[in-house]
Amino acid sequence: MNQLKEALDTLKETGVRITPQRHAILEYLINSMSHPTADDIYKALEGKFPNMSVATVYNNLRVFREVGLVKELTYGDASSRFDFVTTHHYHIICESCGKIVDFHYPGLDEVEHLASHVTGFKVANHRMEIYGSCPECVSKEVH
Amino acid sequence: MNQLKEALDTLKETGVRITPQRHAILEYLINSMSHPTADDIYKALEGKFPNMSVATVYNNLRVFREVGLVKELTYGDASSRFDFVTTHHYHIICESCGKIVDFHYPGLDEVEHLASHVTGFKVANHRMEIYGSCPECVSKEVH
DNA sequence: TAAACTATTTATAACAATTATAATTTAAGA
DNA sequence: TCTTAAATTATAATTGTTATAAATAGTTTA
Repeated sequence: MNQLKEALDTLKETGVRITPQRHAILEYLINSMSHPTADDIYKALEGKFPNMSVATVYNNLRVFREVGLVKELTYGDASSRFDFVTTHHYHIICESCGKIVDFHYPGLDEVEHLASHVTGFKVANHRMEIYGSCPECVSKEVH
Repeated sequence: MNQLKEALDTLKETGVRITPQRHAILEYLINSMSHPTADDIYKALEGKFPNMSVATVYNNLRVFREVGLVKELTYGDASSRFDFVTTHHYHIICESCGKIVDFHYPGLDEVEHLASHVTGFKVANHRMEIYGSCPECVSKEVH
């Protein structure tokens, strides 16, 4: 139910200390419906933690990732974005404005199987994203 | 037939000058069956072009990408890798040693359609990769 | 062919995201 | 409360990539 509480329990179970900074970062990740960068988080929490270091944000995002609470989305040029893991979903990304929208799709098991069969790899997971233009940017293009 | 020749023709058609450096970078990309980083290319051509600049490699990879000859593969931490575009294919990546292997799969049109329908985006393209362990690394794990 | 123009390369500096380091502080169990 | 390992901070370093300006090399025009 309460995502934050569950997340904190996960941390406890894995023996990760719950510091105020970690609490705040998790809270921000859960509440922000966007997919913030490390810097977004840093800036957002500047008010509450005036002397928090950027390194803390990065360190803790790594911790959360290792524990499985957070997923790191890496796109070429720009900086990584971080996504609180709830249910399995994919992303569609607007190439004009950068907006990221979630969408659900049954996992691509078939592709994984074929790839495994053809290459002999032991498959762990996959990533997929779709690129295009969001409705707002499409309508802007047309004028 | 001859990929290099075709690529050079493409450059000619689009009015991109064919310099010795560009020729060499293309040749290297086509012949190397791996997916080299900009630095790999830079190092590989050091012998032939002792005072070529890294910027030249980056510049020309960008040119090739814009013309559609080359695809840039971006993964989080590490540096971009570059792939000479031949037929449409996907990649499976070994998480232990970083090896990248190509595999073919009919495009994921269905996913694109669903995503477009659900989100209202105009879809342009997608990316997908599979992660796992290559046969060599799997056998190493077992001992 | 020579002059003029433009694209390309080079060398270098700048930049931005991220990580490493070392000193200081703090959470959580005894 | 004390202790200790873990976390935070401040800062510096690193790394991949891009920007800049000067030098060079192709092209086009006269």
